Amino acid sequence: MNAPHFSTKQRILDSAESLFARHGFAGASLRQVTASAQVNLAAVNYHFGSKENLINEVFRRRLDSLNEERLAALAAVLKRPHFGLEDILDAFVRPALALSMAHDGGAGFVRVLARAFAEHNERLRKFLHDNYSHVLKQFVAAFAQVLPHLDKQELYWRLDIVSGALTYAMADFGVIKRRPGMSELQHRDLAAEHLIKFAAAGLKAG
Amino acid sequence: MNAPHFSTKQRILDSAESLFARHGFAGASLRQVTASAQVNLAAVNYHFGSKENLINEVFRRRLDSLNEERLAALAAVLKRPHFGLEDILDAFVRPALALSMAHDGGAGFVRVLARAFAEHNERLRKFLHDNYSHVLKQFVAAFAQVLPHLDKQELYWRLDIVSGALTYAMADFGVIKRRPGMSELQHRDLAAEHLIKFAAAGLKAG
DNA sequence: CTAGAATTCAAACGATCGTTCCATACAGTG
DNA sequence: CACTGTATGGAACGATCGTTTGAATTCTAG
Repeated sequence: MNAPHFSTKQRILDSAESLFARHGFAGASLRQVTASAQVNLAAVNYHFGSKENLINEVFRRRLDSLNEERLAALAAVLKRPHFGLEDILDAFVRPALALSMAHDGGAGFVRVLARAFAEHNERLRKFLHDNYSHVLKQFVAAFAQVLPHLDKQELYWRLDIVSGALTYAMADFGVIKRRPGMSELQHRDLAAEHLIKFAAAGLKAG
Repeated sequence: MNAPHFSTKQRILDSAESLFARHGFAGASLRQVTASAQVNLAAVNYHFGSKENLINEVFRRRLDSLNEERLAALAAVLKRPHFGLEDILDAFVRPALALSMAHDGGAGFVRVLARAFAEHNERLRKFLHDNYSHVLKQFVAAFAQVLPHLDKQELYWRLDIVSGALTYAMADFGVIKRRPGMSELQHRDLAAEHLIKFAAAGLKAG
């Protein structure tokens, strides 16, 4: 399934990501992963030490760049003389949706990410917290800047709902299918547009 | 863990629901379930036939009444001379949040429900579609009634986001913790209030 | 070319999985 | 009392799980 001219590590990560997205972390076995990656079963424990660590590395590979892109987009917004709620939401939403439509297989990762939210695995949550918390904190500060009428508790409530809606939309949970004449890129752009408009209205609501 | 004065079937369902919520469908074994329920391992296959069917029955027990409550609430709203978007949203949201704070262990079920959305298991999706589609259809018709300016495609987009946010909020994915002086009931009521206000604003947005 | 490190390989480990089998216990019925 | 159907019990089935081992192979530096 995967071209053999990539390294063993990469092929394992690609196959693991895809299979975790489809069958979950417990549901996808290392034998399925290594068979899909066309590598030996023992290669996982050789290169990653354990299945648990393989899961972490699947996240790290994508989250590092996603975090960078989000923070870069946010920094660009904050540098403008004038910016609004929609701009901050865009900085948060668009990199994630861009990842979900990446041509390198990143589409599967967003479903892995959605599973991570559903899983209440402590070690996984700690790992995600270590990678995400500083990003979230910066966005909360930015949102507070353009929503001064919301007290902090209220803002956290609403941002929580936004995050949920975003995760849901990213993972393409719903029944909405791409319309025949529309490219994947247009489809995702439309999704971002709807999501931002929706979330902005919800956040601004009196 | 479970009182022995309930039937074997009920104790299995209770334990399965709780363990599926914590560890997922693949992650919770029948040995864990039967140990927690204090019944023999073979009892699952005797009463339910298979693990897959046990999963279905865990859903059926809760979804049947949830669907009834939602449709009843919607019917009550539609009978009024005047009703708005928030009333329909309330009919959709409140029964689900009420389930999530039920004293009979229904709190765990909403997390099971959230997992079902994350799982792309075909048989499970078919089962949920069979139980849910007629409810969703009625709500879509009601929403279209108070949102005549939205074409059908746009409405489906937004309702999809609402469902995602609701599922997310119900499963208590987020970091928001109940404030010390607040009862569980007040906490959920506040959640419903925020969610409805948020969703209504997003749905009404131009 | 060769020594040594790095990687891949087939095979097996013990543990656990869902499921099945059959004996047993206990009702209600004749 | 014996008979019948329902329910529960312990034990084992074959399959699959994550992991480990040690030899074979490939790569790399001197």
